[in-house]
Amino acid sequence: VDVKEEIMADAPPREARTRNPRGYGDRLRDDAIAAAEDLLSEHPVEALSLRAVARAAGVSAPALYPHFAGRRALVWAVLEHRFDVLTAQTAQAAAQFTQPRERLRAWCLTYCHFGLAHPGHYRLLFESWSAECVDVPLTDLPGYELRSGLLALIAACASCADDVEELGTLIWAGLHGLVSLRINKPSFPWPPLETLLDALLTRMTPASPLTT
Amino acid sequence: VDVKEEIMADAPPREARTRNPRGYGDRLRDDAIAAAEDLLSEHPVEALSLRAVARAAGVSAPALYPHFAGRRALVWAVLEHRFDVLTAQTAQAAAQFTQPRERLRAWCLTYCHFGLAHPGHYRLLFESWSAECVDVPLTDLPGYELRSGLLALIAACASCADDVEELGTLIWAGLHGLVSLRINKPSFPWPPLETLLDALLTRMTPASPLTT
DNA sequence: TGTACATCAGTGAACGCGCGTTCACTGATGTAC
DNA sequence: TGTACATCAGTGAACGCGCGTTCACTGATGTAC
Repeated sequence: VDVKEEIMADAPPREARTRNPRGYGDRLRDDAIAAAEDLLSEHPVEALSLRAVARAAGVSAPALYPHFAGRRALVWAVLEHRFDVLTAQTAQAAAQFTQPRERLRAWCLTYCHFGLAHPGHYRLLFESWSAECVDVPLTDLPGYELRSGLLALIAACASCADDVEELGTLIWAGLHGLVSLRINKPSFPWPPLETLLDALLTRMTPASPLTT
Repeated sequence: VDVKEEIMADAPPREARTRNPRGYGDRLRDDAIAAAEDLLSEHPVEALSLRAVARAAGVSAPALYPHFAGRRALVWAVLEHRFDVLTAQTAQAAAQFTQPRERLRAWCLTYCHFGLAHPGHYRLLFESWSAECVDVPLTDLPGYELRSGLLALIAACASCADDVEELGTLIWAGLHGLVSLRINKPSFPWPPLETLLDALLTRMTPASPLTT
């Protein structure tokens, strides 16, 4: 609820950074994104200041401007990077199985684990105002590829009678609800995640029971 | 993603406020909460400053201190009030029916409508860091009464084989997912809410089909 | 091989801003005598 | 009935802070001649 709980300015002065060699200035861009992701583990995105990222990267604030047009652009770059990572992780998890139902389960489990392991990142990806996306075409939305991956796996599990868009929305909503509520209401007595996930998938696609 | 999009300081000077008569100073407390709820419709809670609330209430910032210990206390008061409103609205909606399944459906529909009608409030209630609740006993958590109301309705619909806690979590997660994703990813092509809600309830409690 | 110069990867100071919070105060209103 | 006084519901100025962003700069490094 409160932003200023822990001041982000309290970071250590950071060990002396050696400036990048000539021609490798772009490395700072990746360093800044990594530093921002570190900070996001502890603080909500609204508290992610450009100055704090610069501090964490061991650099002065104006040094970021050649790499990011401003604070918005920095946050956007972080968001895109985390979506790429999550998309890759879930796809890789699914790829380790061949049976459709196992593939779907692996995807969902990895999605949930990502959220619970990195609540700050999850909140950035799925719980931040996205008013800035209004005029982006659907396929360019951050998260579009992730959603497509899930829908494809669901389609492979669904019976003919199912509306895949509807079923996909329900399952995604279920996953998101499980992760988001757990993150945001940690004090409630939540049953184990895997139990809930299996119950969710069983009830959502009863045609193919969840067995190996 | 970005906080400072619209500066909250842009509010009009507000019409001249007549000071409360002697003995009615407490009215300012309610006025401040109402003003804060207004502002939350447009801005995330992190951007809700005590000064902005004071401006919106037509009062100087220090005038709020006799009523709230500080910014945190003000936000907390708003949160409790909105939980009270949502709890009352959902309970009232359920009370208009007698059949358990209809009562559950009315409750869920009202929950979702609340979230979609007041995304800023919904985000405050269900998507804000709640680290400050860690040492509060379960039954004192804001939202505990709300959750109990839902669980009671679900228990009335569940078959003997169901684990009500588990089923309640799945349904709450489903509702929260539907609302939260829609709020946070408004550009995606979401099917109509009622369709999804009915599909969710049908799949979650298949024993009692959804009819009048 | 030596040197002038362009470029690169940054720095440090400064700007104006809104913030939370404190302090001493003010002016209207009710009450005691 | 008149007046001194306490109380109430606030105000206005001030503090120090971190913020996003700009500007002119610096010092190392590679390159042209």
